[in-house]
Amino acid sequence: MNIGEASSATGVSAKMIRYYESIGLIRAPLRTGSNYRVYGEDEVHVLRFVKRARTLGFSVDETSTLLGLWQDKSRASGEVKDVATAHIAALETKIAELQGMVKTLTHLAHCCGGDNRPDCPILDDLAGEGPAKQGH
Amino acid sequence: MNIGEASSATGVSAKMIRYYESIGLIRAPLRTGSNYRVYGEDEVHVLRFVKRARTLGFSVDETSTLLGLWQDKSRASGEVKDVATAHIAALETKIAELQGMVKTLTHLAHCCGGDNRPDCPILDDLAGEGPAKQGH
DNA sequence: CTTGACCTTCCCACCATGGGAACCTCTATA
DNA sequence: TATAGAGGTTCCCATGGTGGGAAGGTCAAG
Repeated sequence: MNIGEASSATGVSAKMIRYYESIGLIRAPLRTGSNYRVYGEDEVHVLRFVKRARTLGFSVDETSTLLGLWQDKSRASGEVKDVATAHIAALETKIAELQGMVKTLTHLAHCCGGDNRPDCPILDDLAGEGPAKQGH
Repeated sequence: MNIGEASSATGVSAKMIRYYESIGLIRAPLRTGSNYRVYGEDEVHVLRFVKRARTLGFSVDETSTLLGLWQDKSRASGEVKDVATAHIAALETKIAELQGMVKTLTHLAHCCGGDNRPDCPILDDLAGEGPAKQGH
């Protein structure tokens, strides 16, 4: 299987497959006589694992850890749960942060007429002149 | 006012102030005879505006737009509201995405014993072997 | 045999930020 | 007044993932 075929079989671009190989996330595959990378089912399986982990927001580093645990038959599932739990916490922190932004902006947009008058509470707030309380 | 004083007056690092100048987000200030940047109240005001916009998650590009609108006395507040509204929508999309990840991971972590047995539904799911439905 | 699709490596760009080197300038103190 | 140290200047490099593209080799179909 070519890198292009492996790419469409996994949804990981050829560019990224080479990149993952270059940083050591995945192992270098065999090559044909003409230096083409050759992938088999195992490699595709690994790539799908990586794809899924990345889609779930794990960093490449975390993905690497998970991949190691996946391939370690003797791993304790507690280790995996720890990685997942830490990741959930990080996601929730990020979500709370974004929600705070949305809250502030929604409040401001609500106060902003949005018409053609030049008075704008959003800009006033950004400029630190407005009476709007941000509370954080 | 030195760049360092401007930095502590606004919370924008000296490094970033120079960067914002280099990309044209803010204007180049006057210099002393010894080539030090000199900032006044106006510049500090602009930097605070930028800081606040960045804190609210606006990209530098969006910040630039808002800054232009702020400095344009004849702008319509509707334009500002549009930028803010689009930004809120983008934030909410991002939030929904992250919440989807949390949901999936929470479900998996809940199913994962987290003990010392090697069976792990999280890894099974990442590998695409598990019965867990992701539904997105 | 040519054409076009695909592979290879290598470099560059993004966005926003930080680190650090090498060098210059100001201020306070011995 | 000499010197130390704090802070300014420019310039380059790194991050994390990803894409774009050039230059050149390879394969398959017409």
